[in-house]
Amino acid sequence: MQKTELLQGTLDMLILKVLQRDPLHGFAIAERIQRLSEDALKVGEGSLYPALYRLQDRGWIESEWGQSENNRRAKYYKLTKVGRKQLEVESEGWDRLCVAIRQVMQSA
Amino acid sequence: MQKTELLQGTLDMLILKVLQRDPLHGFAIAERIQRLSEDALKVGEGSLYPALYRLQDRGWIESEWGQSENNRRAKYYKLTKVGRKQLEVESEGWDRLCVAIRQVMQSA
DNA sequence: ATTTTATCCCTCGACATTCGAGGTAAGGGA
DNA sequence: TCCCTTACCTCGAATGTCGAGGGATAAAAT
Repeated sequence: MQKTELLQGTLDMLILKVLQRDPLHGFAIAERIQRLSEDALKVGEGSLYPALYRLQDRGWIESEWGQSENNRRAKYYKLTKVGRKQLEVESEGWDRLCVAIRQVMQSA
Repeated sequence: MQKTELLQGTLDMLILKVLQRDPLHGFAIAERIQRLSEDALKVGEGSLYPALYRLQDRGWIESEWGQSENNRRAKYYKLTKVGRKQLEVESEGWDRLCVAIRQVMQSA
């Protein structure tokens, strides 16, 4: 019995979104999603890192080793040009899905 | 390479919803979801039937054999009392998730 | 000086769910 | 008779999430 916090598929979109402004390292990505959602969304590391590799494999993000604010080694991710495009695609897909589900859920 | 039409987890909620008014047989459930969403959501039979068993196992729906409008044998499903409660739970969960995701996606 | 805590990375196996492709059966029309 | 449609069901592959692990190092506490 396992409750899925995140709906499958939305994590990729969320990651792309929080990278839209500046590059972030993995840990910070999870923190930011959690903070922006006011703790409604918690991204476990077991979901996060696989997702980051997935996105990188697909060419939507790039990574580079650097130094974190706390002086630790950290891998910084940033959106690629294709990634920006993909963010739009996913965002629109999400909107369409929400509309579709609302149509069903609000059918009298 | 497989595009997930439905987000994982939403199918249960949608099924419960379309059963809210009247009992329906499986085939009709899929049709109604598709129609209400204006073809945005397509429920394949490979997703539908496992979901129906799942919901029945959890005590959210009950089934009974009957006769379809087209004079064929069909299994009619209807919501249980617990199922009605569950529909509320899932509906609220979905709303909360939408809010949370919107907070992230609309962060400037 | 040593221990603890916090940050940051990663991997693994278990699990749930979706999906496409298959298979069965029976009604109704050509 | 043959085929189309309706309606049921099952299977294996693929995907993604999760919790529980493990490792390394910086900073803080003891």
